Amino acid sequence: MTVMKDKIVSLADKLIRIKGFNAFSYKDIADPLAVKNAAVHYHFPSKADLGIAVVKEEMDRFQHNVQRWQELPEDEQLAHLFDVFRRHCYAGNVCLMGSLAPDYETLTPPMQDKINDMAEAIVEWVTAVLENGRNNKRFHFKGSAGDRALLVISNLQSSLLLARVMGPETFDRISRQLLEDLRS
Amino acid sequence: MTVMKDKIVSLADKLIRIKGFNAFSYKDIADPLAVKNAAVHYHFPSKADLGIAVVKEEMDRFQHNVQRWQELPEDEQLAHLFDVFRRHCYAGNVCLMGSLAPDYETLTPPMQDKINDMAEAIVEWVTAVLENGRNNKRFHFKGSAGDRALLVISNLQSSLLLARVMGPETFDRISRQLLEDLRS
DNA sequence: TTGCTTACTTACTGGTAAGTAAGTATTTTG
DNA sequence: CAAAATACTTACTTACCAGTAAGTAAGCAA
Repeated sequence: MTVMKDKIVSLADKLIRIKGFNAFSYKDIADPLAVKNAAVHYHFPSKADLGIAVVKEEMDRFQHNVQRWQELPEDEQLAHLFDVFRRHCYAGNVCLMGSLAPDYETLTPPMQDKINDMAEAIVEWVTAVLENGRNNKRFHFKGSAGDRALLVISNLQSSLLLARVMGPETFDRISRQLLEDLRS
Repeated sequence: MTVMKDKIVSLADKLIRIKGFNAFSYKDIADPLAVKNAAVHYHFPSKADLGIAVVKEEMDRFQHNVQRWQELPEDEQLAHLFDVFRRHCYAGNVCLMGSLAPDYETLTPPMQDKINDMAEAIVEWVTAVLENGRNNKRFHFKGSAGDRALLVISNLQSSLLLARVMGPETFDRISRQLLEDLRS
């Protein structure tokens, strides 16, 4: 990825999180980077191409983090994930999934597929962490690890949404409770 | 509210839940109702006016439901709320808050205020139900009722979002777990 | 040095968005 | 029955959007 291409994807990521996919335009990207909208189209012919690149970058970041954390105890791994979301919260961002899911029906099938992949990857990882953590007695919960993982992800996601409306402390109140539930 | 006005609000509600606020247009409303876009502007001069009316109608519906349920035991009251969301889920809708929160920064201040009011009303009601339910031994949970209410709402909200991406059974898996956690 | 590629710009298109001004038919009211 | 309000339509504006065609400057490659 060239420098410009990377700048475009980063800015698009930010715009999706702040305004939503359908609410930002190529101009919103071109102007701050001091290029013309055609330059953005040169790198990403359609808006869907750009959207897919943003999701791909997010997945790469996630995979990279997961790898860095893999030697840690499961509760710390999960805490790191919470921290990623926490930082987004205090930066005024919502998570990619939280922003793209409401617009899901307006997106092209390739982009929908990419979002599915991302959801699957996160669910898979959280499920494994919870499962292993329960085996190691670091987590305690009823039901299947998969169901519990959905609950955790669901909370991370929408606590960012609620935080936007009700203030960032909302995120802390929800996530504190969620982690405590898993400990006892 | 006249018949046409009501039809417009209902359709706008549906469009917000399916496509998002920034992705639907006055044409999307005018065409199915067989009127011109100017007719929609006659009833709701700006899109923000329409958005506010949609939120207001949702709040009225909520207040009406709450009143109908008020004599029921707290666990049944909560179950009814879950059922409202469940029906939305299987209709392919996300909840209003879940759809509007990602777009929050692009909305006019009066609309943001209205969304705040809605969030507050729901949190207040769920908090009271959980608090009373715990006193009546119908619910068992640690921490404050307010924090637990945020957790419940957060889950209802984003399980609808996740369900859109991962299928409607996702909603059932999350909500079943959430209700079981409150019972024991 | 000629030719090809990269990374753009310039200038435009067709389409759609929200919103408005002026007119009209129908109903309501004094 | 006349005036006024209601509920629109017609016809339009301004603005912006995603996307494209054609051109260009700079670098590298044979």
